[in-house]
Amino acid sequence: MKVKFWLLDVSHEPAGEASEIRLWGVDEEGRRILILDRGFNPSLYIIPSVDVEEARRRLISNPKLKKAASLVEAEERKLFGKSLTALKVEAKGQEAFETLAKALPKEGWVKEVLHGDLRASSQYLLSLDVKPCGWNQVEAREVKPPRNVKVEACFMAEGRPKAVEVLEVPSLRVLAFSPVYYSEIGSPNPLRDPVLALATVNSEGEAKVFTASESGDDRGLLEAFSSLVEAYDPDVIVGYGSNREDYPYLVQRAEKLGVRLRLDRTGHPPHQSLYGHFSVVGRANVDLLDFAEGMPEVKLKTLANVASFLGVKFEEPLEVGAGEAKRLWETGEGREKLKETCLRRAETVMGVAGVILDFAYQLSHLIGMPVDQVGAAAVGFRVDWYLIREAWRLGELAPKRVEQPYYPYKGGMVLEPEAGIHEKVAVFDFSAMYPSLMVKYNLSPDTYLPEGEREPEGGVYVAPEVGHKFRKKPPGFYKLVLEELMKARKQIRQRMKGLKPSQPLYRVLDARQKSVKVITNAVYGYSGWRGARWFRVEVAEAVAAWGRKTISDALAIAGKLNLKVIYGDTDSVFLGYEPDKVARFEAEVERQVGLEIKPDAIYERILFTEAKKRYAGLLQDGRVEIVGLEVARGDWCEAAKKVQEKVIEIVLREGDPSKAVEYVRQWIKDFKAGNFTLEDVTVWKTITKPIEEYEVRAPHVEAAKRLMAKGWKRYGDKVGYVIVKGSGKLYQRAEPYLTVSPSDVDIDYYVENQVVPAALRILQIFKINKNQLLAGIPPSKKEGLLKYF
DNA sequence: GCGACAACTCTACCA
DNA sequence: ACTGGTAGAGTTGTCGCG
Repeated sequence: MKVKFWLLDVSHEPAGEASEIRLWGVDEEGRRILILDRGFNPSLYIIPSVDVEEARRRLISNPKLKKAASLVEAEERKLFGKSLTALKVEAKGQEAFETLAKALPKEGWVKEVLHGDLRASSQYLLSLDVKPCGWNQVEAREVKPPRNVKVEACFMAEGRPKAVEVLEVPSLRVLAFSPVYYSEIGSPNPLRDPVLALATVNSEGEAKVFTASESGDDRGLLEAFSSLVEAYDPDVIVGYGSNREDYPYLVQRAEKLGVRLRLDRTGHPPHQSLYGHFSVVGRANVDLLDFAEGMPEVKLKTLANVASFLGVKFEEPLEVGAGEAKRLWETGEGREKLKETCLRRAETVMGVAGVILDFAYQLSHLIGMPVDQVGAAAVGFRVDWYLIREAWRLGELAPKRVEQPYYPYKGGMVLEPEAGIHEKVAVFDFSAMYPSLMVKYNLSPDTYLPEGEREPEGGVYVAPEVGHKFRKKPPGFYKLVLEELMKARKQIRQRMKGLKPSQPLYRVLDARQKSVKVITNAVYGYSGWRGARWFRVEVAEAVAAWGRKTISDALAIAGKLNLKVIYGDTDSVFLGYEPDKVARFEAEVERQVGLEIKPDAIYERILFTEAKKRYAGLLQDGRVEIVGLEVARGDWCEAAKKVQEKVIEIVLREGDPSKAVEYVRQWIKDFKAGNFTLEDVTVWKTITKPIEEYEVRAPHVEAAKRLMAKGWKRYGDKVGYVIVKGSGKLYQRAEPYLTVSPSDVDIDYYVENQVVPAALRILQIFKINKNQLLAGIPPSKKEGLLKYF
């Protein structure tokens, strides 16, 4: 019989030669099903240094290799666009595959081994062009499910599955969860501290909160959570920070307590897998924090901030602070509060999931990577995997990842801005400049013509400045891929035009076009990334060079039309707005440069400092846009940002700097009078590496060290610190946020080094200096000194 | 030994 | 753990002074 299913997850049972691919999905009737496919074996491709037939004989004559191989045959393939005959070796199961992948590169007759780093389940999806989060069809017969496997129906594949183009996403069961841990000091430790509460919310809106016993025994909680997961049987489990925080904790905790955490569809706990994510067999584990990383607008990635940004409604608080959990747990009233917060968190996680999951499914489908991996995979690996799949369709083998030397190259062009205030400025953008250049000049690793090589018949494109050459024909890999992506995005957006945003299909399409855009925009960066399989720095270098040429040409055209140039960065130009010249400018650029340029925004008024990449402007619709300045940054305290924002607003809307000066003075007075919260003076900075690797004693590093002394760990997190009164270097006075009380705050530091500089950044344009901002404000007494005398 | 200044480290932004 | 270009704060090193 034919079974049609939406693929949720794929796993691999490496049972020797009887290895089995397991496809977990939802069928058309909405049943949760499992399809078993036996007899698929992972393969390797050998590029021999001898004749293929000779290579084949050599392999077969080696008993160890012969034993591991189930099939050896010559296959016509391409590598970097070059046709070649490879020797395909199918392994007898996973172990044999690993043996071959290890032994073959050492053979003298082997030049290169490819696909040795692609796991069996990946190869399966790849070779069949079957994609997760999409519909597929397979000829299969119903069988009894394997032991311990919980599904509504199980099938044995009798053919191989094939993708079916259907867009709809079936109705899935989603379960959001959020735990709260006990902790006395610092971070909770799973070997010591119990899980105090764990809340869940499902797609139907049913909520539950489990708690540890009176004495703090959380065995029952873990057991109850497992039972709930089994009973509800979700397809998707969502959490916030679950990959880096909750799963490691829950798994360790359960192990320590001897409780079996039965979260997956085989009754087992989650296990760590690719890209550091946790795999829950048969379900998709989606950590929304992974997706929040792709929202640069949200600086501090708390659940509350992300939910607010996405327009998800919730009530505060959503956090139980590390030390607070203990305190709350001790009283009946506190315990209720703790449970409420925990539940609110789970509800908010569900709310956020409602916004993000569509995108996650579509990204997974586009890239062909299971949805639980795609979130955790960095951009480079997403592109990598997308390209591997595209390559396969074109008969191309996936090159190996090879260690590459560092080779810096010149990037985009940034103009010196005309400092000051300008009225009526139009910003023009080249649409998708880098991808378009890659298509236009056929820039790709496989079209690159190394220096000294003879030029082909069809001719070459020569990159300006850098001189790299690329064959005009045939179309290169990147060109094919990018054309496909850009065409797809256009089609999707075309289809959306006939739909209302409220329609489910609109949401699916919108999510899809967004994921297409993400990949399209990442290909240039990928091409110059040393970890890329299709790495070729000359490609990236040529793209950037052509980009500089393109924008220079556009600027020259603007000059000819007597348009005033205010600023420009990489693919955008800021020009004095002259409505009657816009059409001519656009047309002339398109004619001479061959790329499309479009007006992106018109500013009524815009201000630039001397600095590049920093400006603020008032748009025609009345919105104020702030770019690059402190307001846009996450590493300045709120106080400085608020003041700067207000200064910008006054200057742009009212055009009155003296009013802004007055505002700042008043603000400082209030501030000195103690009118602020700790949040206003906290500076957040990321710990980007293990603490011992730091070469300097920076404030945020020292604050992090103080936290670590209390059991806080993990880099990659943001540390909030406050500068407190006292003497010595700044780093000696940087105290972790939450360990500080407002009376400790070194107000002078914040005035001198945060608020005034941020305000002055704007007001210096009007020749306003520090003294004018501080005039009439007496310097506060040096308390530190007074104490000693 | 001191202070001015340059060099370096670090982070986060723009495109 | 996609690229280069850029600003800015803060720490550390260096150099000339006398």
